[in-house]
Amino acid sequence: MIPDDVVSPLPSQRALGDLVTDVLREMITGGRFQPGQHLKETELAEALKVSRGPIRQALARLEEEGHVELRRHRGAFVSTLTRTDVEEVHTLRGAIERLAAGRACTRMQGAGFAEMDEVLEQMKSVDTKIDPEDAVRLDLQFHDIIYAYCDHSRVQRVWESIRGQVTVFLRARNASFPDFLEVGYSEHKELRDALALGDPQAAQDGIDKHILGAYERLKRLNLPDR
Amino acid sequence: MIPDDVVSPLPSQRALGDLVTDVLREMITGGRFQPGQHLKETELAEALKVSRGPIRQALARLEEEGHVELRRHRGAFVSTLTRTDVEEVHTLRGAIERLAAGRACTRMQGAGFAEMDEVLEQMKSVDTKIDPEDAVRLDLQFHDIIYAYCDHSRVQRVWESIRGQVTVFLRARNASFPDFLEVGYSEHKELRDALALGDPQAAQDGIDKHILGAYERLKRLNLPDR
DNA sequence: CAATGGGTAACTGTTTACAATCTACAGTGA
DNA sequence: TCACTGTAGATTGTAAACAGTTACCCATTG
Repeated sequence: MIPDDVVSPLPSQRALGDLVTDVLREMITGGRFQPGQHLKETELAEALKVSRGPIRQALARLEEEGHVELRRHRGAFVSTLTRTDVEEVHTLRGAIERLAAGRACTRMQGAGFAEMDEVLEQMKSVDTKIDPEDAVRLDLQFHDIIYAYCDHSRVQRVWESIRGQVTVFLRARNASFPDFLEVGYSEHKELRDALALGDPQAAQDGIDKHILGAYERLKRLNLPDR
Repeated sequence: MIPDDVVSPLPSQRALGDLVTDVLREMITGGRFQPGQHLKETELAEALKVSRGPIRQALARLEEEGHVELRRHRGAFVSTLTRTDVEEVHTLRGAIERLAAGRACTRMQGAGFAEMDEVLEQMKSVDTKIDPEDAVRLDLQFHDIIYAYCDHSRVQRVWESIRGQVTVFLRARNASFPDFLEVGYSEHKELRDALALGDPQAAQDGIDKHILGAYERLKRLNLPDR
């Protein structure tokens, strides 16, 4: 058995289309493209040094995730975030995370809570550093744990399909309400304790409260109606 | 302005890939392919007289809907329905339909309930004819109305992604429990009345009860664990 | 000046063909 | 029997070309 350290990682065992999807998603959520911008397959293919096939695959996925809008014979356009999107993402997320938490709270055992506590520790220390991007990363990491332990492939998939947009919201929130960095820890700690009761009902109530709070804050953002 | 009634619909402005998706989905859920069967892109392309492009697009979608399993460099395999699948689909459906019903009950107004009553009328008369396929169609139609009126594109999309598998379950249920055809009407009538109260909480409770009942029945089916 | 209609350019949708890559499986040898 | 090797078959990735459509410009018309 050869240790992992000495083997140089192979070019990529993932499908090219998946890689392209990740790259484009990051470029969109990272603000490298303007909302409404026309993404042309040929240009993207040239820029990323791949053919149009993987590009089309990626754009189809990004459309499912709501990052681009596909218009027949017109192409892909970067989505504009509307008030409706914020509402839909939050209500849907509330519905599935409620389910996820109810299942996860009885499956996380020690290991899951250990992972959570590690994230919480970092959240506490972030208060002093105040790097918004770290706050976003930790927030997502915390919730990823819930989805990982809920043991439900379909719920996980739905989460992945809205995760990118949630990321955008979190960034927008941090940009508009920098004071949130301070309450991030306490809110998540509260949710962790609710899960730790091991009672699905308590876990679900905890999620309802948590997601609702996030939504209420975000609603104060100034977004176009459509 | 020319009214919609007089214009004949154009040949088909849908993408070929979408058509292929529908055809393949129907073939799989209709039992034309054996579970576990290896679907080869080239064969499908030849059979449907299209190129591999649309086939790949269709297989990617069907994988998201859980009808086929895609193994890298191996191809597509028709999914085998397991006990886990039944559980996942029902719990996820419960979560989103709960949300959908809470929203729909205040948005359906007269028109929505009129549509529902029409479906209910047909359900009542099905009792005498006993065509299982009609029962499946009406059951789906009833719930489609809830999703249509919930005014939530993302929830609708999730529903579409599991709708095919729900169809499979309904068919299996009717095959194993033909007596269900008789209680179908009353259960849906009960749900309709809960929605008619216009109270989101009551609507959600109605859904919980309805979906749970469906799940309990289906669990009695003899399915492989995985 | 607004509305109509032709024409064009650009892009996507689809097909075809080929190269690269990977998996499974049978065969080989110890 | 076990591990390794090689090959066949299949899929993925790439490339090029054509067809269909859309948007836009612009001259024409009333």
